[in-house]
Amino acid sequence: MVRLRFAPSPTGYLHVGGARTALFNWLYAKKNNGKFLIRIEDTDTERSSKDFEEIILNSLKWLGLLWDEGPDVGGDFGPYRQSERLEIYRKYAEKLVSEKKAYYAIYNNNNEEIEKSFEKPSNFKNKDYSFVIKFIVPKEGKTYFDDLLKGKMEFENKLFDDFIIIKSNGYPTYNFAVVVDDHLMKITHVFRGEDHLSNTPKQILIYDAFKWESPIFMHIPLILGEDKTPLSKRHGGTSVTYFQENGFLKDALLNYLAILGWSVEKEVFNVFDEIKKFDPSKISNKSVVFDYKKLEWINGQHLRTSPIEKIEKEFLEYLKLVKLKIANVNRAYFQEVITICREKVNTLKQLYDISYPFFFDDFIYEEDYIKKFLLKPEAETILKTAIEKLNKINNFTLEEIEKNLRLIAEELNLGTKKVFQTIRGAVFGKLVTPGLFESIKVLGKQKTIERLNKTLIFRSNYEK
RNA sequence: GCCCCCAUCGUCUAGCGGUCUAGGACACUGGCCUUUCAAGCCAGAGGCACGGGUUCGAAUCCCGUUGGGGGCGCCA
Repeated sequence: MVRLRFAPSPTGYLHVGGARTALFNWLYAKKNNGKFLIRIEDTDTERSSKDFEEIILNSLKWLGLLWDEGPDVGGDFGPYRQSERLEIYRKYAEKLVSEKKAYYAIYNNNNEEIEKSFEKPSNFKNKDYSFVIKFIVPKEGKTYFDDLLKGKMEFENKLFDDFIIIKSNGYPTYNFAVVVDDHLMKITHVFRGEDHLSNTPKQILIYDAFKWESPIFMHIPLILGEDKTPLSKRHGGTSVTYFQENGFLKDALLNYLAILGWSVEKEVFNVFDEIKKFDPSKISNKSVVFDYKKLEWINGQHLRTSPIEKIEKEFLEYLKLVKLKIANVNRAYFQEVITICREKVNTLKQLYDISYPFFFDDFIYEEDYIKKFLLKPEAETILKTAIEKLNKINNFTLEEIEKNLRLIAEELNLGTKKVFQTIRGAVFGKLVTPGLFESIKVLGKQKTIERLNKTLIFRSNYEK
């Protein structure tokens, strides 16, 4: 059975690069009916925090990349937080010392290594000294491994110095902890960022020292910003939280992250449907530039083609997350609004903006509308005629609405653009809305007329 | 400085020695549609980093150069 893990260190939000790494691990585990687990690498006592751990886990949950084992759900190979596994690392490190594959290195206060020993330095308890455990790197030979993406890799051992595996505070270093954990947790495949590529030989050396079999490695190229430097806040939002708060759909983010470096026949898809087609070796072996525009396009595709119930649910979750409220409307109305509005926008944030006048009467009239349409002399007649005509419609259907509004233009001998824009702005306050007839139908006869009247009053007051 | 990875339109990619006058997607430009803005449809512009080889033939293989990225922590 295949077992993969995502091992974030809780020192910040979940970066899209991390999300992509998690996705590939998750995808491969699911494809092979294996297990996907989360391990928290919080051995950096200075920077790690429980808050970040929670945020990262929440981001992962939001994306739907759920795990079989982890710090919150437990599992047979726990604990899943490195800070809770200190005894384990110490034990294994001491085993290496007893086999003369590692040694204690004693430091003075100037941080100079003053002594090496295979005995635990019990007589150095005083404050002027500290000690660590260092792994002994063979001075000759080469270390090899086969990377799923990079192919055969080899590194000269002499390139590496003996390195610390247990810090003076008793915590393990990254390179040591991963090896011990991945082995103990029976990890079969390690998919991680390319920034770990040159760490791998050191880890292989540790696997060898323990005579453990190493997992299969794959190093995924990094995500860059448009200027080819590593994607950072300078380029825009980089955390999953950011995209969540800016109205992106989880499926769209996952979709984009998946095709970023992974080519498929049709670009727009739901990763949950394409698990079986995932092939890690097909991932591009080249660092990629994060394209916000394309993400937004993909988001728009998902927004428009997903079942309305799904969009409804995510829209509601989004509004709650960003603490926006909408008027208390019935569900059918809510769905109708989303249905006509989503045709026009790409994100939930934009969906909120465009649908606002469907939920609230307190919208303000756009400057452009007032200037270009409302204040024109014909406006009053147009609006009055509209009220009159709409009032007479008994069966408030799309056809009837369209017929009557077109009649206004005809009777007043005005262009449809002028007439429709004047009405559009009067009813919704803005010049860009979904189709006028649909919008009015959804809003309803009463409300529409109410607003037309209100606009008329606004207009006369505006003129003073 | 040393080690490692990478190199096709602006961006993401297809391409695995002849089918490439290099295909697609986003973005861009123009057109159609049209009540606004999108969407949709049609069209267009735009690329094999450079230099050597190998070969009858190279985007595809090899070498070098250049460029970009990563690593060389008691960070992960």
